[in-house]
Amino acid sequence: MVRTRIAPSPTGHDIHIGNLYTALINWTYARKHNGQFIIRVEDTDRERLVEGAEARILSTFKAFGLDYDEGPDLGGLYAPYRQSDRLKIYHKHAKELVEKGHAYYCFCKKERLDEIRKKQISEKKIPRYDRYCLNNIKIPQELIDKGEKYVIRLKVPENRTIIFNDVIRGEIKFESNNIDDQILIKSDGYPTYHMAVVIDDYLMSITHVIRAEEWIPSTPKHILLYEAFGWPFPIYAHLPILRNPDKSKLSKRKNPVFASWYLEQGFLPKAMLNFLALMGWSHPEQKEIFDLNEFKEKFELEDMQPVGPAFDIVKLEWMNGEYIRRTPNDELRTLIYEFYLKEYPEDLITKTVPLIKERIKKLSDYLPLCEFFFKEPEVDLSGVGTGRDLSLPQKIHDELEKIEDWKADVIGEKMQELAKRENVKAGDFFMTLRVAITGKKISPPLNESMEILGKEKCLERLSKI
RNA sequence: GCUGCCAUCGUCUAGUGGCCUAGGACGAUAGAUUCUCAUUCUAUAAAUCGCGGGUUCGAAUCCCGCUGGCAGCACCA
Repeated sequence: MVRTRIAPSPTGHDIHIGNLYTALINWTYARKHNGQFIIRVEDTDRERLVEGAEARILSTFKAFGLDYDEGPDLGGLYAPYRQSDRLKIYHKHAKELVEKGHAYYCFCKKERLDEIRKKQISEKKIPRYDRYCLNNIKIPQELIDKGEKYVIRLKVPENRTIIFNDVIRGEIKFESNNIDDQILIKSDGYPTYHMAVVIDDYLMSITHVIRAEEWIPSTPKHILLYEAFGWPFPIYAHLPILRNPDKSKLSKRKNPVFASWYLEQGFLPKAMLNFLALMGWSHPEQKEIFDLNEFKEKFELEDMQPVGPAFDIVKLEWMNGEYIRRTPNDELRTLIYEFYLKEYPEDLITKTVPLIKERIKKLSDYLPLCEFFFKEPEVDLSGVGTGRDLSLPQKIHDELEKIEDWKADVIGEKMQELAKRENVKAGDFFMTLRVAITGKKISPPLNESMEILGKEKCLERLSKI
């Protein structure tokens, strides 16, 4: 039974796009193998905790359609799924480690730690704790009873090569002598990531740890913990990290990183996921557009590339446009209606959808193109088409007024005739008309737009010039 | 600095020893369609496969070195 997990920490406003990417791969792998995908909230950093973040993260997952089998709001066989609710479990295991001699109490103050670290760096050594407390404090319980603050550290064995296999990268080796005695339990009583992740992954029967590449250097610490507990290792796969265009790790300074930002811009969840699927992986038939179901069928972890791909929002926009064009009209209508919080009349949106479907790349492109349907535009004819010659709009007005059958093709015919009669180039003629009606030089097809707008409004706009 | 990961068009990638004078997609450029903008279609440019050595009849593909990029080095995850 395959069980994968995503472990977001509620320290930001929402999930990071890189986290969404990791979630997608975890979800896909679990679903592909008829396994389970779970969400575990890693909220052990009490200082950076952001109020409401957990709820936003969960709702974003839902918005993207990555359903999970167990989680803080769903519960499950291995509950609780929030690490702050599992403190007793970590303490019990930490104590076990101390008793077995794999961990020890440390009472050192931050100032002293900073000092030795500084010294080691200046000596070009790897910064490591010097084991002062391990060597000098024989009966830690006395200090604890006195109310001294302490942490619990992992006692990293000396002179050992730690080897683990990564599905994407193969064998990876680390020397234990380069590994610091990692803090397992912080002085506030909360576990560090390293402690909590190992215990929870084991207790929750996680079979595959699929996470970002930045975790590779801490994996040997986790391996050591599994060994200390006498537990079997999970299968590891470290995903490439998404990069900014300049190749640095994707960051909010250089790129929008919150998944919800993309939703707010009118990117479609399905397009986002499709795009993300193409990061570090490619469809065996070189297809670019495919749905989650197909991804699930064709995806293999082994096929992932280890290179960190740049997140190219231009290609994302293209893909989103493809998805919009493939969306049935009534569905697209609802998407737009809801995107603008039901502010604009639904029936009017319905009529405009066929006109703009091939012209928008994301939902937020809709309003700039169609605003003139909903409110009076500001018209400035200077430098446009036939320019400030006001006789033309008047003539157009009079011609339109005669039309009984207010249909796009009839309007088009009459306007072509008028342009010919007036000896005005079609381009200039229609540009004048376009700006008069829409207020913009770029618009949906004119005749159809005028039909939708209605005779009365068109005449009104022309006469106002 | 140390430790580790990585290295094919600007970007995402195909490629797992001969089918590669390196293929596709985005983007770019040009053209066709068109009353604007898009869509659609066609074409073009774009990688001496980071560099240098090997191995081999033969290397983008295997090995070594170098260089470069990135990540990690917290009582953050």
